[in-house]
Amino acid sequence: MISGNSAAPMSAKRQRLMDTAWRLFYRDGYRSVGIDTLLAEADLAKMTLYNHFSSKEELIVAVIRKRSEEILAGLANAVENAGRSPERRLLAVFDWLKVLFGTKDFNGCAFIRALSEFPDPSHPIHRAAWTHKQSVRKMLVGLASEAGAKSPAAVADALRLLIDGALVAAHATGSAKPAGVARAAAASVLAQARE
Amino acid sequence: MISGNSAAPMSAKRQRLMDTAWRLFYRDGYRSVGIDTLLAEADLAKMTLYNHFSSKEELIVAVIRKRSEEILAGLANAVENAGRSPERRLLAVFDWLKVLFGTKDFNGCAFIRALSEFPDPSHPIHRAAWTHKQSVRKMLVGLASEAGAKSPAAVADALRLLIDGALVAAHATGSAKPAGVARAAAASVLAQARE
DNA sequence: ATAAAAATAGACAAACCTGTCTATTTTTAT
DNA sequence: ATAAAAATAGACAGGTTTGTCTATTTTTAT
Repeated sequence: MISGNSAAPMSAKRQRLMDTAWRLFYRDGYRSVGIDTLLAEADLAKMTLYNHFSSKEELIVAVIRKRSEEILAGLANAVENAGRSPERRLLAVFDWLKVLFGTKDFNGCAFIRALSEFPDPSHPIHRAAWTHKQSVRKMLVGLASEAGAKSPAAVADALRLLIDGALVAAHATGSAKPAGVARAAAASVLAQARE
Repeated sequence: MISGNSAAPMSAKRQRLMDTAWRLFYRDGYRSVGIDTLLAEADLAKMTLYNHFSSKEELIVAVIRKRSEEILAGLANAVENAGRSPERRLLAVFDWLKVLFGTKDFNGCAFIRALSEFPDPSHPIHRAAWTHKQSVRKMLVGLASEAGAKSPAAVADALRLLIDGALVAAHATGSAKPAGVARAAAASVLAQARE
């Protein structure tokens, strides 16, 4: 029984396969990690992979979609816990970023890295990664709207640039500082967008 | 005669090798392009590559450094032609970005893509790409300083986030719009940094 | 307990990868 | 014109890659 949809419960083996795939792909890169390495690490047989996914590419897409759900849930949770002030709720995104950057296994943005490793925009993996960025944008539009921005879409676009830029900078520097930089710039952008 | 330094004149073969390498790496990815493909496309023999570079990795580093010089020169030129107003000179960076995004071969930021494909910060290719980003930052600090920012370094950091974010967004959307978004946000950031 | 489904090890194919080596030819400099 | 340097084709080694196939065993559901 190959359950494709993310809502369905996952078998233990499938779970372990995806967890290991995520860990290795995120650490070393999607192309860099071969399925033999992956399966040895997960202690699974090759056919277990190919019974659940028709190709490595499909596995990568599944891993990206799963990670996207986790990120969006974490983000929504951070906003929720930020209180009622719309500005604070919006800026909570950047506080959440700072925590992410401080994680010991932080290794850049899995989605930007997927866009980079599969630069062709029509590639399924590229598209899956971009879909995530679009979901984040949707959330940002909502937050900007609540915060009273004149053009929530424009603010959301600007915030996304700051977020992606911070992700790149934090990856290359290994520092959490870019989160603070982005937060301050976001506050500037928001201030200007309200007057 | 293996001339390593970038100032030395390049032989025609070496030139063609690096040009082809740049074109294919940028189009399809560093890992994705094999040296056999590359040499066939450049119509060069294998030993020509290995007489000039000790490995594919070294070739990639050379290509990245060369591209960095081109980008920095283009950027400096754009700033130069922007007139004498410090604010205009700073924002010229974003106008230059818009032109870059409109290029028909634009395929994202070669440096961000290198950081992504070689995520280990100690990897020579990762470092070469990051060095470029640091050079851009240096230029931004100068521009922010001229523009009267209270903390030029902080402004430069913020601008770099906008630039890198715009590069990612332009790659994934195939649109030049992110340049305008970044430009507007940069103006906001600069305005706040002067009062 | 029994039948169906899932997972196993391991061989295998066919292609690809980087880098080395050799023997020959072409180019460059004097 | 001659000697030195550079580039050539092509074979080669030793890995790696994704994906298929088979025959056996384990797990799950009824």
